[in-house]
Amino acid sequence: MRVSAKADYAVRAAAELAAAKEGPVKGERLADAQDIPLQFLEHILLELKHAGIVRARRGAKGGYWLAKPAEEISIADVVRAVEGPIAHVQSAPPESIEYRGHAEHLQEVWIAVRANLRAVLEHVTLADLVSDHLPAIVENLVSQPDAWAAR
Amino acid sequence: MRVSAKADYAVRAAAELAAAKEGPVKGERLADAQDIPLQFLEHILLELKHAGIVRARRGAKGGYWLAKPAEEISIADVVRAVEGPIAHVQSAPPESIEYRGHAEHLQEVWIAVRANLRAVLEHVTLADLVSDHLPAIVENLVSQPDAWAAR
DNA sequence: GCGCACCTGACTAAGGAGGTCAGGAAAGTC
DNA sequence: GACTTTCCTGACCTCCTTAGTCAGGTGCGC
Repeated sequence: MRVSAKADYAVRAAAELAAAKEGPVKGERLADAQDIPLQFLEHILLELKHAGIVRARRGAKGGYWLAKPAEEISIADVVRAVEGPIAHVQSAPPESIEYRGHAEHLQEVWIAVRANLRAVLEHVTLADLVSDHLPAIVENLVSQPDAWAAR
Repeated sequence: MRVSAKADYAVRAAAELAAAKEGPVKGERLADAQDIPLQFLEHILLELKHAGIVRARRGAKGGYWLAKPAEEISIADVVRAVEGPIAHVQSAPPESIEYRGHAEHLQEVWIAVRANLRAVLEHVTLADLVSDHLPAIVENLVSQPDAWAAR
């Protein structure tokens, strides 16, 4: 139930790309802006490229840019590109698991967990992230002081 | 963003304990009922005991039982006992992370993710799990066909 | 054709996941 | 008091993932 450094880096780099309106941005600038080891970031950007989220050009004046408008890329897209499916249980999707005995209803719980994860990750786009206005669902959740409490 | 085998096992074993109304249940019975390797399960039960979720007695007629009423133990309690804090980013709690540049609002997104995870995991108790009636929040999420779609 | 910047595979060190093995220590039974 | 039962605990093991680094290859623009 944790977010890896890779996923965090990927989203942060994507956010920088979403904010950069002028032409390709080189890896080094992304790495500097977000304090990410350059060589590691390049591997991540390659995965984002293979997933169709980012495009790139080499050489002088080269760099990376988003393959689609930032409004059409959700954080879930970025996370899935580098981490694979969200909310798997024992490396299997929750809808494919069969529980026995008194754990029978556990499947529904994991399905609900995934649905609630998606409710946030699929509705926040890169455009939202770099604007000053996150979607209402996030604002609501964040405005409850309880959400900020460690536990 | 995945649930480990250990956490899944822990919840399943706890569900069996919640359902068993008569005295201590031995590890072997839990392992059989839920198809969990016995020796691995014993380590997990030990962790649950250290976390104060389960109690145990050795010897003939020994076994495990819940330390508190099943209504007072949430799935989050069980998961945290074996996996540690829920929804950490890069091994740190989201409220302690500082983001720079255009990723500034990412913190709020992770906070919202955690809040939504908690909304499910902290509200489903072991008593709910073994009954035929999960809390309304779960029922609502599960009733949307979209929640069952792979992605 | 030269440099720039991305592209790619190989490698590594540390740690976690998912167990197994062997024995010790308490609780009950005869 | 011996014996059985069951939990308790540490050590160990294999495989995989995480979070990187290194070294070179490849295409692009000038």
